[in-house]
Amino acid sequence: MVYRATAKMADRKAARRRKLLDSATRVFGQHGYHATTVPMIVANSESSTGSFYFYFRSKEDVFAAVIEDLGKEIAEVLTEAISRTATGLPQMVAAVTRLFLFLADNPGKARILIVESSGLSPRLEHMRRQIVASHTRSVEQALGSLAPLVIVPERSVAARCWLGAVYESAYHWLELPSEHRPHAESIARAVAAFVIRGIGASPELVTHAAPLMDNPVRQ
Amino acid sequence: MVYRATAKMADRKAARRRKLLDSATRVFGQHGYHATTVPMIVANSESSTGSFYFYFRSKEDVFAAVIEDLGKEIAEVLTEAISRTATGLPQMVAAVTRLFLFLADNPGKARILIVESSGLSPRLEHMRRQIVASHTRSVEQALGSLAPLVIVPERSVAARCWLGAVYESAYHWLELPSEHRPHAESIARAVAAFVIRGIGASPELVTHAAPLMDNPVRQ
Amino acid sequence: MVYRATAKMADRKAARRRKLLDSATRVFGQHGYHATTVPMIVANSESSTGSFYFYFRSKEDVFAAVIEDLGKEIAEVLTEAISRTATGLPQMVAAVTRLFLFLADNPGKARILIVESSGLSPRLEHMRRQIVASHTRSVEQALGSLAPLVIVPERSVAARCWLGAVYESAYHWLELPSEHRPHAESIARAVAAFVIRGIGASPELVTHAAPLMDNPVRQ
Amino acid sequence: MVYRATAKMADRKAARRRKLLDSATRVFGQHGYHATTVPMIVANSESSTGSFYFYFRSKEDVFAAVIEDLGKEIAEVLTEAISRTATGLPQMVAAVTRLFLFLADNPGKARILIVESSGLSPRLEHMRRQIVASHTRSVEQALGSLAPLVIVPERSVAARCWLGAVYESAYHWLELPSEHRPHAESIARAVAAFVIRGIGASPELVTHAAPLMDNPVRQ
DNA sequence: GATGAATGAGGGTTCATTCAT
DNA sequence: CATGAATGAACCCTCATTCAT
Repeated sequence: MVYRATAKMADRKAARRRKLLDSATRVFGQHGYHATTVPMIVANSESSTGSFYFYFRSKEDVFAAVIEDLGKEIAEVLTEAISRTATGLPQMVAAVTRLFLFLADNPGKARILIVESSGLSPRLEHMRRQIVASHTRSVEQALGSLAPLVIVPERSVAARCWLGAVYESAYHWLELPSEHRPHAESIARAVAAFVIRGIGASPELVTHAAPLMDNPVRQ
Repeated sequence: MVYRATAKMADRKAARRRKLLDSATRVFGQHGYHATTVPMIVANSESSTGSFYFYFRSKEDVFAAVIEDLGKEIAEVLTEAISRTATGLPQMVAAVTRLFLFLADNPGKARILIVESSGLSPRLEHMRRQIVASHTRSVEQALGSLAPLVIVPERSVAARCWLGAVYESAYHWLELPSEHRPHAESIARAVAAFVIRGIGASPELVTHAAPLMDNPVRQ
Repeated sequence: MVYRATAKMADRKAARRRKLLDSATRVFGQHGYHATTVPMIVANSESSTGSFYFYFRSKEDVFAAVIEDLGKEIAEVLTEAISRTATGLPQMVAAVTRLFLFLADNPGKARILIVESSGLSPRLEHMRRQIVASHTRSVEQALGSLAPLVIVPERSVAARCWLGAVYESAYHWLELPSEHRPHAESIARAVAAFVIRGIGASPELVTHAAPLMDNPVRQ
Repeated sequence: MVYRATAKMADRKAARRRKLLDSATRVFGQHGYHATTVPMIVANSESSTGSFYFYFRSKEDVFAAVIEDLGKEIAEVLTEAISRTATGLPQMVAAVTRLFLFLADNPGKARILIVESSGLSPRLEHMRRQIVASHTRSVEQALGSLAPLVIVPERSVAARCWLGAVYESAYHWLELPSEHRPHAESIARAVAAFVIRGIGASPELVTHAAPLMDNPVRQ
């Protein structure tokens, strides 16, 4: 029988890759980069070691793919949140809120983004930087577009502080034992207020225009 | 004749432990927890594997000691910076600035505190949390003492954002290739301005009373 | 095409496990538990450290497997020897003789059974006890079945003495430099005579019915 | 001050050696040769590693000393037991009983003699052989002196069986959880009966002349 | 393409022994 | 002589990666 690459096969390949990638995301998120082994990833994906190395060059390689994936997902989530909201400050608030809630709803992914992808190889370090950098750029642009309503001095530092505040708050929230956690929304609102003030605007101006609770899209 | 432990010997013990601990701090800071091996630590300390395990129960154990040490050091540094400054907002600024500069001056320690001590064993996780928590508490108290001049809503969240902003800014600054780095002081000032605004105060009020450059104590 | 595990592969797995197990038996028998290293076992089996740990959880684990194997082997040997012999005293004699000869012919296995598997972990200790206990039980039953021809008082103690006599005699015989060793058969016969008398019977009654030399099955 | 070796110092030296030796006996008996470390021995003897290596060349060396000591102790115990008893069979019984009871009363020493000193270095193996051999010789001589009352064929084999029966019985008795142990005396009597029959004599002849319970010297 | 057995370099840790004080 | 800190060889085990089937 002559071997012929069919579209069906390509689908199956994609599906298998996907399954491995999802499993990797799950396991990395739960155990961290170093504590997860290739067999662990494989065991959660109805596949085999051999297949794993067919679809990914190495363990580091999957992790890179996981991060890239995560970067895209977050970008989509943020885009979607922003697109529903009026331009300007309300968008900033929507973005903060949505990012916080996304992290709160996806502890594994939060962990991957915030702690696990640091301190690894230069390549992975770079990938993480890319994601964070793209977030930063978005925030910077948004800050720019606020003019002349609000003039943010030191935009890039402000953007960095913006992200740091959200990440640290989210990470801390996730560290709390679940029975002691306040509502994610209330924290998200407080963080948003902090960063809004941080860029020199007033949270009071925002809430009227776009109540924070307008974006409670929980997965 | 009965043997008697001399003070001199105790000193030597302490000195050797110190040497190992410093070496560990150095190597952990440079390579991260997982990439550093016990032989690497030993090689940097004119000692031997056996001695290492005489002074520390395990690799994890040294790391814990390193973190604890670091926690104390930062606490001292902050205390010292605060003690030179007038109460209230100026102290907040001094603390932000000093912490940022400390991290900027000690890349290895920054890395240990910010990224390397996350995602390890529960025990180490706990230790890191302790340090960060103690910083948070200090900030919270400081925020409390600002009343009635400034009333900070959601103090604990604000404190968390405060730290996140500083950590992320410092970590990013360190990630930059050194030839592209702005002056650490200028970033520190900008971060301070952000968090001061974040808690609802005005940076302009501060700088007159206590110019940021009053604390340029670089190691 | 879906992969299917073939019978051939299963065979290969079994064969490799066997090879490792045999090598382990050999090396443990020669050097004892503590003096044998995993690399030693591996070197004698055309395999690798990795494979070793694929088939066995730990060094202790192989040793357990070795003991278990040995237990089965001895049980088979004894069963076989007994099955060729008339019921009653002759079977007792056959058992003693066969066990002694087995130990004399397999110094390594004798050493493992008699001295090496004592004083190790509780788990291994237990395994050894199981084997010895099963031998003891067999002897006890045999002693019971002698009634009313011979009534053995204190059967369990007698069984224990029975085994002790055989083990010690065999171990001592093996300790002798090979040029000074009497024929194994003659010692076996003398030991049999001792234990037959020990249980209150007369060796003379036996030899006529079933001459000891009927079971000279040497490996 | 001129250094002068006084008798008092020699005493102290001897005492310290004794203390180390006793501690070693205790620890070896409890944990076995391989599981005991020099620090463990030292910790139980109010001494130090340095002193240990002053009095003994090596770990193996103490073990040898321990065995030697034990050999002497057992010899004394047996001599004492025999000396209280009438010549002939009663002495045999007394010896069996006393040895069994000694082992039952000193689990650590039993373990050292029976299991721990096998499978070690040739040197230690030899020392153990010496002890067992001396016991064997005693038994052999005793067996010889029974003539013409009892003629024991294969005296050396009989002696070996004699010891094997006692050792195995004692070891098994010690392995039993203490709440399931029969009285040591009753087992000792049964073992004695077995070996007396084993050498071709009748236990009934003995008990009248020298009841077993005449030697209940428990430590 | 899929499978999972096979590989071996490398890591953490122990402990008998030495030696400066 | 006593002390206990210092040494380093050696061992068990893990796991990323390869490759024969």
